[in-house]
Amino acid sequence: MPELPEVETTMRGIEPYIVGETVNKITIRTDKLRWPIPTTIKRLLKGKEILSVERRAKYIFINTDIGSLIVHLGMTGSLRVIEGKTPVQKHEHIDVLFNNGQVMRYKDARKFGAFLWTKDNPHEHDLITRLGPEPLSKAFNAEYLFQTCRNKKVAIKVHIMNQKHVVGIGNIYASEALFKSGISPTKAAHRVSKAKLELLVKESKKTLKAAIKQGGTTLQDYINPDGAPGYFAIKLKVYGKQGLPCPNCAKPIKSKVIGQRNSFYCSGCQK
DNA sequence: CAAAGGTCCTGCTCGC
DNA sequence: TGCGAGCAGGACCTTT
Repeated sequence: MPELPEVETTMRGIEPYIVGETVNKITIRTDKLRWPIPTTIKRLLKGKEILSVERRAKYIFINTDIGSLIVHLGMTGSLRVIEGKTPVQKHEHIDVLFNNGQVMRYKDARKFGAFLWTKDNPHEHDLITRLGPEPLSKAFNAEYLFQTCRNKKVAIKVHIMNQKHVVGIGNIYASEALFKSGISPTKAAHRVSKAKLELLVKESKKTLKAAIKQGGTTLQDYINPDGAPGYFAIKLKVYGKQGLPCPNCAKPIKSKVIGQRNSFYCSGCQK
């Protein structure tokens, strides 16, 4: 479900409620998400204080002085802080109860997410070390992207969704950023000009930033049972708009499966 | 029945 | 032929 802006908002949403709090009890109601949930955290984390919260790609790190929880929301996950007595609903798999009576609750219908533990620096975890640069960092720039595209025949959309090259650009924002840059999603990565890649970098950052900014507005409701951020009401130009007129040229928006993901584009504006 | 916003893993193909 | 890299497809799971 969530793309990077939703993960960033989730991180910012839970941070003020859990940093400085002490874990009272952890309840786990399912064996596994993408991977088994380590039951050792029940014992390890009891009485431990949350020191900080970080985001890397779409992973959230919840740090203590003995290690870190590594949380991924998959496609349908959410993480929110609510009153500990709030009744548990379907698909709410994990509760981290704090001494102040509030609980951080993890929900994930499709169980594509992850809830892991590492006693080491989470940035050095196997899942993390191979990730490409953050899309909003300076490391993600035209020159860098151009280098990663060299000799790559895969579709540019598949390329930018590959976390090895850059993290956090999901299916929706990939379609949107390519539209705004005038690049056909099916074009082979090595055939996209450097100038176009520069535009793509710029538009990707712009789109993500705008979404994060919007996400901030949901924070005030965060502690409410229904306050978990859903998919932001960003004005999408092409995603999910097949058949509707292109906002630029009025030609109907097309949809096509590229790399097993549905993709949306305008054949008039994107070359 | 297909598809849904993610991403790891397996196994194939290609080029050296 | 053997090997690694790169890539496509399958897999995970539930809801609509």
